[in-house]
Amino acid sequence: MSHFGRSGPPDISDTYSLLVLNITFRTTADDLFPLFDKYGKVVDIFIPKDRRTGESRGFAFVRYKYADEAQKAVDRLDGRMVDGREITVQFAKYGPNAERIHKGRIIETAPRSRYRSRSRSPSRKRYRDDYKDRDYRRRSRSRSYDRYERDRHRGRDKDYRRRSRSRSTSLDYKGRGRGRYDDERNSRSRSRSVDSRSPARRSPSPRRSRSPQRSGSPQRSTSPRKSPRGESPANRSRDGRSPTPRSVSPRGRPDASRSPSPRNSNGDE
DNA sequence: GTTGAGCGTT
Repeated sequence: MSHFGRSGPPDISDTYSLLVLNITFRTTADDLFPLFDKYGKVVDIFIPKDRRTGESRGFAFVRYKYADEAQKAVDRLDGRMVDGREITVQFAKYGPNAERIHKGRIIETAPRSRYRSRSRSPSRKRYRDDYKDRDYRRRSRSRSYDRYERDRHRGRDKDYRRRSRSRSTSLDYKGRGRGRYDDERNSRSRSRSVDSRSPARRSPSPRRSRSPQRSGSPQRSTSPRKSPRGESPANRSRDGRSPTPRSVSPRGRPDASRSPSPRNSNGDE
């Protein structure tokens, strides 16, 4: 999958994981490898992906063999422009080998003068065991649900993700997640209901149904060039092309929506 | 064709 050739975590012995944030959703492990491998021995790169869509989640885990090389990669690659976005490289906190980072004292290895305090934990060594009780278990679950919900209502409310953590467990992502698949899968069984409501929600005038033109073509009654500023090119093209809009069918099934076949529609019903 | 806080897999 997103590995170099293995199915699971290769060998987390004496390895140090880095968390790479803010990468593009199109960036793959192969794209990050040459970047990180230049600063040390990269053992593995893993990019978590969405369970449903399989798309990248926007961050990756780069596993180094040595701590000093990992730290060097953080210094060199943190803030680097990758695929048009500035990535954020930091040590993984909640990973399976988070303890190893402590043993290696990576944090203290390079107290370099990095004024990027945006992703630095000065004294994180004390919370070695806290990462489990704090967010680890909740996060691994809530965060996933958050994403699932956010993908549907994306862009509607930015603050929505903050408060959704509390109630996210109440929702079942399987029901919602597979819902879209069920629509496509059972579309033939539900073709009647789908076709009947599809044109209504796709068309800007649901009640008018497929009668956008009031009475006659306005283009014919009024001069099209009368508009001083080019009223709207889209308007002319819409009315000018065909007074009767093309089939309002959402997909390639125009027959089902406007002219229901006796055998098809009745058969499903 | 989409978005942008965050922490991981057979």
